[in-house]
Amino acid sequence: MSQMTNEINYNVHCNDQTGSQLNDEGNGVGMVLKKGPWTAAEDVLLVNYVQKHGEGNWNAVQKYSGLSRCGKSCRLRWANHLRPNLKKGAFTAEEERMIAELHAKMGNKWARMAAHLHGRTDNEIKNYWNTRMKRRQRAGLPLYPPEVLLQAFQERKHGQGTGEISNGDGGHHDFLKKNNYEIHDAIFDSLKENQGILPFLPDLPAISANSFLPNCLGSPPYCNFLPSTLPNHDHFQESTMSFIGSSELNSNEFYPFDRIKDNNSDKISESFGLYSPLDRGASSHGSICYSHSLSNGNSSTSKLISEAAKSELPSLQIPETEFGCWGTSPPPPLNESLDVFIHSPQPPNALDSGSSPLNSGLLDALLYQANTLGCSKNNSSDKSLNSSIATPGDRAESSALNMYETEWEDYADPLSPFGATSILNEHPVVSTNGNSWDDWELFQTFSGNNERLQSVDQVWAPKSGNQSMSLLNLTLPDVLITSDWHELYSDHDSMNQAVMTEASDDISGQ
DNA sequence: AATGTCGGCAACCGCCCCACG
DNA sequence: TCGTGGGGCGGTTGCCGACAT
Repeated sequence: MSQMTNEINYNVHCNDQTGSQLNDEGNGVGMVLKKGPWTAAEDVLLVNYVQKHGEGNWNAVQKYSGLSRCGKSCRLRWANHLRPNLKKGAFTAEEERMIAELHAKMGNKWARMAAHLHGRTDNEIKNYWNTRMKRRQRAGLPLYPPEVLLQAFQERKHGQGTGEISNGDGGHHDFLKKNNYEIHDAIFDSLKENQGILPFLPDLPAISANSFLPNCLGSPPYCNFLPSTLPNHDHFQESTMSFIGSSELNSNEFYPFDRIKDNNSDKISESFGLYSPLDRGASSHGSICYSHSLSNGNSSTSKLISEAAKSELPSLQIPETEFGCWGTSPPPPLNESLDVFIHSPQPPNALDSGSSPLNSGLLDALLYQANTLGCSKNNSSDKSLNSSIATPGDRAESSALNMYETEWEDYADPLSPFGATSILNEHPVVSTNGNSWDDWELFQTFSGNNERLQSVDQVWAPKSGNQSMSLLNLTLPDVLITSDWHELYSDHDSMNQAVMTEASDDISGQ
């Protein structure tokens, strides 16, 4: 920045309490304190002061160093720019990953996050996160890197592999413990508290997503759609949402938030801090994280959800739900995005079942949706769904991490060939299906096996035009709906259906 | 070349907590 | 117990450069 050359002097009083205190203590009442960018000379004065007197007692800086800065300003300048061992420059991939994990864990606790990132300041992390968040919001991408999600899977699987069944108390907290991170308990506590309020909050989960994802995503059909390398977990999320939603859209029996706006709706929305008109648009854009962020325009996870009028709900902090057929009620449309999942109260019959995937978050939504499809195909699909863990999924998980690290950001990068922004900008769409170009791009890019998909497509061709169109609306990127892409890739829906069906088959087969 | 827009970042602001007298 | 000082923290603002038009 050009602070060294910029000699702006605001010449205003430091109007916080420290400044006023300083005025009394230091150079006298009415001392005019400088604001604005620091000059090199000021830096030298501050450094000299700290070298002589050490850190702390910042209000004395003015007194002993001659700086016309309030103590707080001096402290910030020292902490953020002058103190030794500060690491400057761009964040490394590892740092970015840590930030994401830490943010998933603790929300906007920048200082605490900085404690985990040696040489980085809270301000730096905060700025990074905010800009990154905005960038990803624009791109319609989730805030959290896929490896964080993947880590969740692995943690959950590990727990399950040892006979542990995720439950409401522990299941959601486990996945970051590998790094000594822990999902903010308050998030889940709040959700629990809201169980009596929110009709769609289930008894906390009895089955881990882990039991499903490795199977489904590792299965051959998913190796196509979500290849074993899973090069982009953003896509993983969004694509998941896409093909999940595809299975049910044709039913026209989903339950958008504003359609089931019962007495609890307001409370629900308030609870999640999502009561914003923006959410509709955000939801329509197809990313839960994106939507969450948009809900307040400036995300904050530092608050409890229950009080989070300003809060962002990290995607990872969405509770897992019970995994099962969940009655016979038509599921809500996943294409409404996870925001709707969070927003939407249950349809009445779903409420009767006592649990719902609506609040389950992405993974559980996937679980639910796939299983629902499985139920539709096979009414006896109440088999145990967590009885085994498929090794293909393991492969997918292990191999994915390496690739995500770089490709995730590349994909998120609007300038990237995989970036969504440029495409979306080029093809402004009015979509209500919550899908993005990313889904299709991912599919096209990483499936790498169109032949196989084609064969699957042949097997699971849409049964009706309506279904086909519905599926298309859900599964194709928005751009396809409003452009010639539609024709070009109009069979994508059937592929998705095939994938989804295979997923349910896998589940049922377990 | 001029202008507008956007992103990144430093700095500020206001609130809060804690220690101490 | 209360007031005050010191400091920390999260949110916000505003500047500047890069880029697009």
